[in-house]
Amino acid sequence: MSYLYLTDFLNLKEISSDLQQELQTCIQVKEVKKGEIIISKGDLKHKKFYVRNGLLRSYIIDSKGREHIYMFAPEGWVVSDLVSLTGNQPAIMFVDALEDSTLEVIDDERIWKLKDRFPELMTSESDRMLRRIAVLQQRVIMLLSASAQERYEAFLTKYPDLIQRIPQKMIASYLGVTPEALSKIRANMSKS
Amino acid sequence: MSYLYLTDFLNLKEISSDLQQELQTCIQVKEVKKGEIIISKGDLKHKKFYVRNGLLRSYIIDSKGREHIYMFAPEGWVVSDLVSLTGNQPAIMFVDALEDSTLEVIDDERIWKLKDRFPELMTSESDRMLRRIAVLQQRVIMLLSASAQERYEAFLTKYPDLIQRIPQKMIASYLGVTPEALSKIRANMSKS
DNA sequence: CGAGCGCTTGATTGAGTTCAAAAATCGTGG
DNA sequence: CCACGATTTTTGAACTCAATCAAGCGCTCG
Repeated sequence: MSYLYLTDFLNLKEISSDLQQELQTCIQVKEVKKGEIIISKGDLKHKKFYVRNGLLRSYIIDSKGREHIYMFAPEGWVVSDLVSLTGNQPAIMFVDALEDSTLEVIDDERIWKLKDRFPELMTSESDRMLRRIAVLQQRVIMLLSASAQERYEAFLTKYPDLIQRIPQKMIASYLGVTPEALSKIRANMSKS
Repeated sequence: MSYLYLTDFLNLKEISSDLQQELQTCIQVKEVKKGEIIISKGDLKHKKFYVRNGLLRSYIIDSKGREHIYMFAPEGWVVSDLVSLTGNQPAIMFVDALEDSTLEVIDDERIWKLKDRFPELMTSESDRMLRRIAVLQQRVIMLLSASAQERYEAFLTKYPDLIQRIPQKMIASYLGVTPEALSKIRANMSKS
């Protein structure tokens, strides 16, 4: 089958058949059911996942036992506990499926070894990191400067396609407010 | 003079004299006074700065005219409006000096051209991006899950050397609270 | 069909903001 | 080196946004 997925993941226009061959040995397709946990806090040799289709989320559980969603990952996105992973640390986050999903499990160590022969892999990695930084930067700025309603409006604008797929209480969690607060904000918004 | 600074910036153990020669053409030393603005919102061809010594900060001004500090950059750190810069967009942030500082202005385009000949530059870039992601991730988690006091305590632990160098109102701004709130938190903490 | 989950609505509480003013600290010029 | 003005920090009172607590409604999926 075609590895259009992978090419997309790597953000490469062209992909040599040589590289493609190699990459296939680094990828393993995995089907997960809604609700399935893919990475748990404390996991040691956790992986990166490319979402071929479906929807994942990563979240932390704080000291008071409350859940906070760090990011959503719909098709085309990559999820992992990147920081823990590259630091060879146990995961601090959970990742689970909000929908039945098809994933590509990425063997990062193996890809790492290909980087000498295929320098374009480095560029692709840098691109993805930069996009992550852009998202996180925007998130920090929002959390610092915007009210709950403004954050919700920004979310609607940025991810209009996700709102129907994600339960409201999870959007609330992503925005850093309680489900009740978000419900009231919505009620208030539809009035005017 | 020695370019130990640069080596540090690039996070490279060894640096070939060949590479060092090339890099010197990408670097320009700049002295700035406390209070001096180095990047303004809207700037088009803004730069990256390595802080040789001193202290910088980057911040945004929101729609209500309020200042929010995005990061501090003491010696050894690199500051820029990375996202705008790599996207060839006008800066959305300001950067200014909290102390008289010595900077190395980095000509990123020129360094970019060296990447083919010196692949270690890519690795170094990736490392720095990953560290930035780690900081931002921690920041998002803190803003989502921790009270003002908890955020302040975490700041004290993480940057104990910075607290004497940064006015409290700016620490407050970084933490996402008002100066008054931080002052009360401190008063409260010293009681117990 | 019913039990549980998600969303809503309302009442109460509380963390942090806003406004104001006094106290402490800093920087600068004489 | 001191003195004065400006900025920063503190303190207090009133207020506000969002959290918490609680109860009721509507689905869905088992």
